[in-house]
Parts: sequence; C-alpha cells; structure tokens
Amino acid sequence: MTTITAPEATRTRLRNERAILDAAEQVFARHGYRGASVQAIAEAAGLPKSNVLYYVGSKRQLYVTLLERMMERWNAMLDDISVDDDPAEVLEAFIRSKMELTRTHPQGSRLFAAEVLQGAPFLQDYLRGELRGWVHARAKVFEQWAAKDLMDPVDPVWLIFLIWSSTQHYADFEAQVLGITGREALEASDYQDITDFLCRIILKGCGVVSRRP
Amino acid sequence: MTTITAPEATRTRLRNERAILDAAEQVFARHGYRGASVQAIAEAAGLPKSNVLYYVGSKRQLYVTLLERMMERWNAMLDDISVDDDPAEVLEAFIRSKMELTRTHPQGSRLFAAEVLQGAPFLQDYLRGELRGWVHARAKVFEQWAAKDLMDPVDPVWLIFLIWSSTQHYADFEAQVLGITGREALEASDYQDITDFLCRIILKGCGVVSRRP
DNA sequence: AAAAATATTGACCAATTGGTCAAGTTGCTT
DNA sequence: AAGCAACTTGACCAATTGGTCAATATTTTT
Repeated sequence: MTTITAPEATRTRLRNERAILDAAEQVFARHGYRGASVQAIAEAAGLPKSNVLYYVGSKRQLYVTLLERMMERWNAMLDDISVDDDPAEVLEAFIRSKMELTRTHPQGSRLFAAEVLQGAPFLQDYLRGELRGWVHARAKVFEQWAAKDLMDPVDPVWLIFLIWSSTQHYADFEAQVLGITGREALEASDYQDITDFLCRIILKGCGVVSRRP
Repeated sequence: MTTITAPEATRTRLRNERAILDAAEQVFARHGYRGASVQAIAEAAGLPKSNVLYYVGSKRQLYVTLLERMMERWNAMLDDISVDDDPAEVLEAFIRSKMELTRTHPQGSRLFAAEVLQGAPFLQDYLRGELRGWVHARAKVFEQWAAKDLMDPVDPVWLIFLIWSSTQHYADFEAQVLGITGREALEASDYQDITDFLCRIILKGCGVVSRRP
C-alpha cells in the first residue's frame, strides 16, 4: 500500500531533498527571497536546476518549506512557564536556548532575519498570531514576578526583544563580529562566554532574584 | 569657471539624486543587493530606468554610494572617550545616539543589515579596519573603568555588541516588533521608552557607577 | 525479468535583468 | 535670443530569471 497524499519518501528523495534544503537555506539567507536564484541553489546542492524544481515544485514553495522548518525549530525551543517557576532559572534557560538556536542554526536564523527585513511577507500571520500570543502570555508572567518583587518592573515585551536581539545578533551580524574580533569563526567556547555574559548582564539588569538562593 | 572633476550640482541633479538615493535605500534594504532591481528603484523614485542609470552610473555604484552615506552617519555618531569620562554618562550617550540613528534612519540601518547578512562583501575593509580599531580603543577604556571599579569587569567587546544589537533590532526587525505589539508604527515616545529601558538594564547590568552621583 | 514508478536532464519559453545609445527636450549662461 | 550643457527617454542588447516538458535513465516492486 502506498501513501496517497504525499509522494513516497524514497532513499533518493530523502537525500536530494536534504541537500536542496540546506543549499537553499544558505542562498536565501545570504541574498533574500528575490536575490536568490534557483540556479545558484542548484549549484550549491550539486544538482541541475531542473532536478531541484522536480523536487521542490517552485522557488516559492521551497522558501515556504524552509520558513516552516525554521519555525518548527523556533517552536521546539519555546516551553511554557508559570508564575511559580523561578525567574532566574527561566530567564537563563530562555537566553541559553535562544543562543543555542542561533549557534546550531545560523543559516536558518539569517533566513528568518532576511524574511523580516523585507517586511515579513510570508510570516506576517505567524507573527501577528501564534508568536504574538506566546509573547503576551510570557509577558504576563514577567509582570506577576515583578508584582511579587522577584524582579524589577520592566516592560516584559522589551525584555523579550532584548533577549532575541542580543542573541540573534551573532548569526545575522556574524560577518561583522568576525571582522571586528579578527577571527575565522566563533567556537563553542565563544558562544559559552557570550551566553554567560548575556545572562549576567540581563539578569542583573532587571533585578532578577532567584527564588531558590 | 566650472568644476573639472565632478559634474555640476545643478538644481535638477540635486533633486533627482536625492529621490534616487532614498528610493534605492528602501529597495536595497528590503531585498538586498541582488534582489533589488534598477527598475524597482526607478519606479520608487518616479523616474524611468534610463534616467536613474544616467545619474548613478550603475547599480553597483549606487549601492556603494548608499553604504558610504550610511557609514558617514555612523561615524558622525561616534565620538571619542577617555578614562576620565563618566562611565554612566558615556554608556548612556552611546545607547541613546545609536538608538537615535536607528530611529531616524531605519532604511539605512536595514541596508547595513542586509549587507552584513550577505557576508559584508562591500564593507569588509571598513569592518576589519576603521571600525575594528574604534571598537578596541573603546574596549580599552571600558577595561580601565573596570580596573578602577567603576563598572563590573565584563568583556567590553560583547558589551558593545549588546548595545549595537539591542538598538539595531528596532530597525531590522521592525516588522516583527509591529506584528507582536500590534501597532502600525513606533512613535517617538515608544523609542524614548525603549531607550530608557535599555539604558536602565544595561547600565545596571554591568554595574556602572556614576562618578558624579 | 518485466512492469511500473521514480528520478535525471537538456532544450526550450516568455519575462526580466543591468546596461547602452542615440535622438530628442529642457534649462542655464551670455 | 542663441548656444551649449544638462537632462530625458524609448528602443534595444545579451544574459539571466523561474518554470515546463518530453525523452531518457535508474530504482523499486511484482
């Protein structure tokens, strides 16, 4: 019996699709949706252009698939929290997991950045819906923590943006970071240092008090 | 007597060049270098494509001109500091002026982001030279402040990146910020709030003590 | 081994790309 | 008002764009 809805996931298909998705993520991240050409993606994947289109259907579909893959990674990162959790632990885990996403998926992070830079034409619904809800749910918890004097009464949404931006930076502006620090690449230990730095500054900065000291 | 090297800056030329530069900044910021088409820029400027090329020579020259214009704005922001300055004042002025650049020139900020996203092919020299020197000079001062116990001994380069990223965010990820906050645009008062928030978190976060309390 | 499904790819298409050019029109100076 | 420089613009160019398709080759299933 064969699957009716989706094409059979043969060995060949799996291998080629992965090569195409990875290549496309690089090219789209670098040059944005318009600036990326199917030809360039095909070359990066080591396949003829026709073959790429055979698998992915169209440039647009390929782009959407990549965004969905990235949003899945993003969602996998986001766990729920409650007032009863420890603010220090939660904020630190938040920073660490976001930085880990940046470190392990820099291309995807840059793809996301390129999409938002052009006004998020494909992600607007996601931003205004799912993500917005998630942010405000978390914001409420932050405010409750502040009411309990477990942290300073800072605007929780700006705080979330601070964590996003300061971590995202090391993917999106990697070229600048490398140019200024004079390195070839950032090692795992660098990410460790930066994460520690950000946890320290941000936790201290918003006066977070650990409930379990 | 006429200028020999540069073309006369006639009224017409001035008007058209400004329209072209502003239009191009928008289009390049949205779609990156490759993704931007001269046709799209021309339409945004309200001129025929041939006319645009008459003024700017080529797409590449236009892009370089825009990057130079943005780097001038960037440089105008950067004033020198010394160990004798007040850390609190300097850091706050740093954050405020960077945020002001983001607010008044969002397109240019996004253009810069798009350039760095694609690996900074045109700005590599600037990043590895001028800007790198500026960063390290300032980093030295931060370290001296830390040695004098005027602030915590944090890595000064990561601190500079934190300020850059957290302010830059409101230009580059404007679409996300608007989507999540549910606004049409960020007002001057919003920028004021965000700037105050960032000053507060970052100064407190790295234990900055004002020398003149 | 035959049949059926899946994969490969060059040829081709209309549309768009950055850029040139020549023929005009406008604007400024004298 | 005349003359010259600056400006304007449609026609045009080779190259590239995303995408189609039919012919062929390779797997997989029976």
